[in-house]
Formats: sequence, C-alpha cells, structure tokens
Amino acid sequence: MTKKSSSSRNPNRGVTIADVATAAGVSVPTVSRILNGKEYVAEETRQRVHEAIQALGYAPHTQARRLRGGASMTLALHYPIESPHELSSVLETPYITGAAAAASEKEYFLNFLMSQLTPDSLLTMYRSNQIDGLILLQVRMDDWRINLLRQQPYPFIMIGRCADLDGLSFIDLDFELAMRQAFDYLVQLGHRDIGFLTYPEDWRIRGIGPAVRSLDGYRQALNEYGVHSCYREIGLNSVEEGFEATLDLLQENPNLTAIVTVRHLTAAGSIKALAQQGRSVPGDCSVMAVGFGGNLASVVTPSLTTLEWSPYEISYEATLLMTETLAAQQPLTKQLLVPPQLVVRESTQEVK
Amino acid sequence: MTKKSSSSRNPNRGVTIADVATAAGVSVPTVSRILNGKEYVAEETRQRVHEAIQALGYAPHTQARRLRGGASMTLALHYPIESPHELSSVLETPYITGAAAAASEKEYFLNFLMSQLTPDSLLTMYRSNQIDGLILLQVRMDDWRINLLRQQPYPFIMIGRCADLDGLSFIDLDFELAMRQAFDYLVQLGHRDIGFLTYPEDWRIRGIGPAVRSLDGYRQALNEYGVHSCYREIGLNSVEEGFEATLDLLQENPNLTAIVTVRHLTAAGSIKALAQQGRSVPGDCSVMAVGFGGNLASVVTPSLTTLEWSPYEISYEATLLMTETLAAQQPLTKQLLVPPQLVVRESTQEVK
DNA sequence: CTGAAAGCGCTTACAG
DNA sequence: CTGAAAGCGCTTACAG
Repeated sequence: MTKKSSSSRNPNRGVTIADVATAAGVSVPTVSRILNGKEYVAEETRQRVHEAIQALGYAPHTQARRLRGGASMTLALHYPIESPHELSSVLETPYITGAAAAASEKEYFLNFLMSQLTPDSLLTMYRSNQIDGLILLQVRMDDWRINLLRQQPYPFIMIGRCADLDGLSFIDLDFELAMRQAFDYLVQLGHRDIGFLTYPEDWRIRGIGPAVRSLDGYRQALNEYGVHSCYREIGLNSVEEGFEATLDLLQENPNLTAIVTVRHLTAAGSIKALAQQGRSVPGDCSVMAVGFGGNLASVVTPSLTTLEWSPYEISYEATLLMTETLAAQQPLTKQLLVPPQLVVRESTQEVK
Repeated sequence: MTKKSSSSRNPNRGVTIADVATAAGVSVPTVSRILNGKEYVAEETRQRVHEAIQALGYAPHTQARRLRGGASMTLALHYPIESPHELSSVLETPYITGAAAAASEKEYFLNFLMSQLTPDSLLTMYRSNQIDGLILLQVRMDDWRINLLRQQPYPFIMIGRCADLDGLSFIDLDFELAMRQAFDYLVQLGHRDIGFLTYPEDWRIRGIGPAVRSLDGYRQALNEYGVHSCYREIGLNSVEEGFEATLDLLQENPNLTAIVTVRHLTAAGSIKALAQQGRSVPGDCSVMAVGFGGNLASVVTPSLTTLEWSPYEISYEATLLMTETLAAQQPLTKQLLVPPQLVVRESTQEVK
C-alpha cells in the first residue's frame, strides 16, 4: 500500500503519477518506465497503466520532469529595445514565428523576451535554469551580450554578427553581397548615377551590423563599378523621411536615374518624391529596395523590385541550430551568411 | 556539516542553494528565507548569505521553485493555423509583443504556441503544468477550444469572442460599431453610393468573428443610413484581389463615390483599380480602411483614412486580465468591446 | 519484469 | 532568529 492514495489528492493540484500507480495497482517507478518507454514491461501491465492514465486524464508534471532532467527545454529570443511599442515597427512577425516553429518541432518552448535585459538578468536566466539557450537579434559589432556570454559556458546563437566571430555561431544576412548585387543589377540596366538611402548614422555609430555593412558594401560596389553616387543616412520608420531625403539627393545630383533603399517604406517615400518632381518610376528613375518588407513591396505603386531575405527561414534555421547545439552538448560553431534573392517587379527598368 | 559540500557539486548543474548555505555557514532553509524575504533574519546572517550568493553567482532554480509552488508562471498565446508560414501575413507583431510585455511585467513567461493544437494537447498543456493560462486568438463563433475549456477549471481569455459568452472573459474589436462609424463618416461627407470589400465568404461560413460581425454591422449601417451599396467577400492577402473586386464593384455600380475595405492591402488594390479606370482618389472616389495596418496606411498614395485599433494595447490588456484572473484564483468575468479610432488621412473627402 | 530507495533544488510548517 | 524534517512530482540506478 502506498501512502498517497487517490483520495488524498490535493484538489488544487492535478492528478499525479502516484494516483495512476494506485489506480493501476502498480508502483510509481513502473508507471514512470511505461511513460518513458523504458526497458521491458509486461504487456498486460502496460495496458492497465494506460487505461488508468486515460481514465484519470493524467499528464506528467512538466516542472518535475525538468527538475529531474536538468534541462529547462526552453529557449528565448531576445531583441534589445528601449520601449516595447517601438518594437512593432522593427521586428517582423516571421522572426518570432520562425523561431517558435523550430522550437516546437524540437519540443522546446520559446519565450519571447521583452523585459529590459541587464548583464545580471541575462546570466540569471541561464543560472536559474529558465532557459537552456538564447537566440540574439539585432546584434551590434561590439555587443555587451556577446562579450558577456562568450566567456561563459552558456549556449547562444546570433541572428546577425559581431566583430570578433572567433568560435561563435551565427546566421546573418549577407548585406555586402546584397549591395554589390543591387549595383550589379542596376549597372547592367545602364544606370550610372545611383542614389543610396541607408540606415541612420547613429545606428552605424552604435555599430549595428546592417548599418555598418550596407555602407561598406556600398563603397565596395562604388569602387567596383565606378558609378556616380551619393547617399544619405536617414530614419527608416516613416515614408516622410524617405521623401525628404530623396528630394535632397535629387538636388545634389539631378542626373540620378536610380535609387536604392534599405527599407520598403523609404522606397515608397522616394516614389512620392520623384512623382512630386515630375519624374515617373521606373520611366525616369528606377527604385529598388534591399531588405525585408512582407507584402509592402506589392502594395506600393509601382510594385518594388527588391533584394530580399526571408526572416522566417533565417529565424527558423537559427533556432534549429540552437537545438542541435544543445543536443550535441558542445559548441557547434556554424557561421552562415545568407544571400538575398532578387525579385524583379515594376519599379526598375533599363535607362533610356 | 551538510552532506553536500560545494566540492561535490555536479559540474553540469549550476550552483545550488546548498552551496550557498555551506559557503555562508548556515542551513539551507535560512538561505531560502532570505531569498524570499521571509520573517526575521539576523542582519549579520543576511549579509553573509548575500555575499555568498554574489560570490558564487547563485540564482534559484526556477523549475524547482515552481515544482514547490505549484504554478508554472507561464502563459501561452494561441493562434490556430494550418501552416506557420501563412501566419506572418495574418498575425501582427504587436499581438505578440503586447502579450509578452504584459506577461513580463507580471513576471510570467509567455510561450507562443505554434504547434498544431488538438483537444488532447490543449488539456495536456494545463494538466502537465506547462501553462497556467491561455490567451486565445482568432476565435470563432463556434470554437472547439472554447467549447472544451469552458467545462474545465482551466483559465483562459479570448481576444475576439464566440457566440455563447456566458461566464467568459474577452476583449474584442467592436466591428459592428466600426462599420456604423465608417458609414456615418462617409454619409456626412455626402456619399450615397458606397462599396464594401470584406472578409472571405468561407471565413464567415466558418464563423470567424470579424467576418461575421463586419457584414452584420454593414447591414445595420445600410438600414440606418439608407444608402446604395454593394459588397464583395474576397481574399485579403493580396493587392490583386482588392484590385479585381473593385473593378467588379464599379461595374455593378458605376456611381460609387466611396469604398470601404477591411484591410489596408485591399484598399491599396482599390486605389490601383480606380486609377486604372481613370478615377482619382479622393477626388472621384473616397477609400477607407477598417482594421489594423501598421504603417501601411501612410505608405499608400494617397495615405489611407482608417478606423483602426491598436493590437498591442488589446493584447496587452488581455494578458493583464489573464494574470489578474490567476491572482484572484477565480474566474473574473470581464467582457470588453474596444471602439476603433478614426484617423483621417488623405484618401477621403466630401463628395463633389 | 517490478518495487524500495534516493535524490533533483527548493520551501514550508515545526520545533527549538 | 535558525535548523532538522518532510514533501512538491518525477526518474534513475539498485536489487531482486
């Protein structure tokens, strides 16, 4: 006789493995073995236990299992922000859903971290077994999160990358390649005067990857193709800023026949500005956007030719890599640079 | 002397409360009390323990605490979908971030559920203590999730609502009101021939709330204002469908002076179609969108007049309500209908 | 093939 | 003010 009979069940808690055991007339370890498909169990016993499980509606207590197993089986996604409201405009849903999908496939939970993270709270997440691994978004060239974690045994992976990549794993957009491809495509269409609207200056100064690398890539492309070009570093969250910057660009170089942006929103502003100046797109000027943009590309008139990445895939792959690292129980250094895909729509054409 | 000294620490696990205790030369319960701010503890002891905690980098094991405490302190957000890819186009980031923000404020974790949910796996989430509460998105009039959960003691809350609301809590968009407001606004501008582009027919047949209620609201508004109107139920995920449907609408009633849509994307299609027919917006025809749309409203030319809700706020409030219900330990029936906000931009004007 | 025992890391009465 | 004991629900050697 076990001490805990089903009649002693605490009504505030659910049905436990002990309840199942007494109901099936076996011991607790036997139920546990059946639950975990371990070793040999008499077929008849297995049946009885399964019936008891069904009848009682039993499900093993996750926290208890994890306490025993040592792993939390949960991953977290971190995007550093000041205000959560702000996030909506910079973080695409697919970054979250892609990670969530991969996590759930591997039977991990995925927490989306919104709290302001400090070095202390970051370490605490691991130390308190709240998470087994972390997926880091919006990584800077010199990122305190990386600097802290790289000297710890705690697994993490970057979407994006920092300056010193020794021994670290990441998946990042190949922005340098994208810039070269953009110029390559436009030059082939005969364009020789190309404007560029890129990330804000302070993003670059703060060392945010795409901001740094898009400008680098731009300069390389200029060198390579020897075209005339000018650029502006601008705010990315409104059509207006794209509008103003485009007017500004046109004033500096009225001969522009193409404009490249790093946001669809900005491109929409460019089109508005060009229209206001009596220039049609793509007739008088081509416009091209590099980056994500969901369905924005086809909302704009004319629809935007883009060099684009799938945030869903990237996030999915990063999360999968995290689970593999955890399964391997050792750092699995994998560094992946993802090339963009050229999607030609209506906003670009040969120069007349 | 405790049996577990810090030298016997399993390197695969972190530092435990026992390690802190031996380091500080006190018992485990004493450390626990200090950790939880319980009762009277000698100031000197507290100091010593805190020093040990610092020195060892100790953080209490979350799973263990939860096992003891009985609550998982985690909430889940569920959006029913066939394929995760599809999700990106229908679920806005702020729904996720709003919930995550509220959860983290109340020290809950938030899991975003992507796995295909079955009645069984739903119950298991609660029974296995994986979650304490659930936030349900995309609720149908007759929703199996609700039907199942309402006869269980497991707390949940809807964003949206089903047909039988007895004793249930929800936060929903007031779509009926929105339709009346849309018509009210347009009628005041002198419009008497108004087209309406709404949710797909099969959404309505499947009983998805907004699809059902927007058409209901539309009919009420027609009655109330006695205007001429025709509508189409169409796919919402592409500009093209809005384009085609608008041409169709114009053929049925060439006198249309206004079009209302339930998606910004659709409205963009309408504008394209009107332009193709040689009609300017808003000069010859006004266009208005009801719903969310992020920054799409200002990307479109002309920018869209909208009746809009903040998904961030709605999700935030729903999650807060969930935590309050959990704190109260009893169903806290709260039913909230959120009115939309009218934002006048460039796509509407008085009829000439 | 199955049970008694120990332990995962923590907290809560219970005694001092 | 503090420690010894019991227990949260489960799993894993260890013996039969």
